[in-house]
Amino acid sequence: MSKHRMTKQKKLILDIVKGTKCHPTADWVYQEARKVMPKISLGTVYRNLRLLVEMGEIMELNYGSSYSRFDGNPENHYHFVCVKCGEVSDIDMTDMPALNSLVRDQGLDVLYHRLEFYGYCSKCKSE
Amino acid sequence: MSKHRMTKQKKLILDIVKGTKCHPTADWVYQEARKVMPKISLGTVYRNLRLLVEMGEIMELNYGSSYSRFDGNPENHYHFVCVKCGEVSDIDMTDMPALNSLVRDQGLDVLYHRLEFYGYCSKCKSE
DNA sequence: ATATATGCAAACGATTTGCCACTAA
DNA sequence: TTAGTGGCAAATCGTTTGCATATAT
Repeated sequence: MSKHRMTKQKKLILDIVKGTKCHPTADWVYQEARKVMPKISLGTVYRNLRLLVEMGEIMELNYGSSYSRFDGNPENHYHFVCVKCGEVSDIDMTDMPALNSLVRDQGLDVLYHRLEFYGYCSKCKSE
Repeated sequence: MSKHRMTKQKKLILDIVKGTKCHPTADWVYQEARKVMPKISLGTVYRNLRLLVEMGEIMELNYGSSYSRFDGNPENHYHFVCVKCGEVSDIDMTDMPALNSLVRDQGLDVLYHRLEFYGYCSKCKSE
């Protein structure tokens, strides 16, 4: 078990991800971080995002696009993804563990599930 | 609207994806295709997989890993993903359109949803 | 003191694309 | 005939990594 150091960089990255509801990409986090710490490197951002995911502090989302998004809320919850602009937002729906039970009944060893809804966000809908 | 030609290559790729339950990666399709048509190129495989997705003949899946998988069944259905070996399999559960209604009630324009269960497949569980 | 993290740049792997020859319609 | 497609290789893009230096503990 390796020890984690809470460096300035890691703290900043954690604060940025926890401090937004926009489910940011690694590059968005990088741009935000540079506003505070101009010499921070993209590699450091990626390294720390990965560490923070492993530490269970944040969550990584892979919804269709070729890049990952990150979520400051590590608890399992559901998302809405806009098929036009790619924006990801939280959905006000409580976790449904009963879904896991349905699959366990089929003999599969289920740990968790992911549920995402796709459609047009309010902004893209009105365009 | 461009016209699609049903070339030997496209037909072969379609048959390969429709003919397996393994939710293959592009490279797996490429290796299979080469057994029949040794000079087929990887670019052609990628191009046709994309065309077939756009035509609604097959479906693209992005579950966590850094590469896509493809599914010969384009109808919305649910999957199980092994967190250890990455294998993807179908789940015997009918589509639940009622879930979309729950989200529509929140004012979002939902087209469809995706539901994936994660856990250990029977092979990895017994290791 | 020293193991872990940083910045930088090069490397990586999956996927896409430009080009010219080929072929399905 | 001709617009769409194939093969090939180079390019792209998000992400990872090697290395020498810096820093948290």
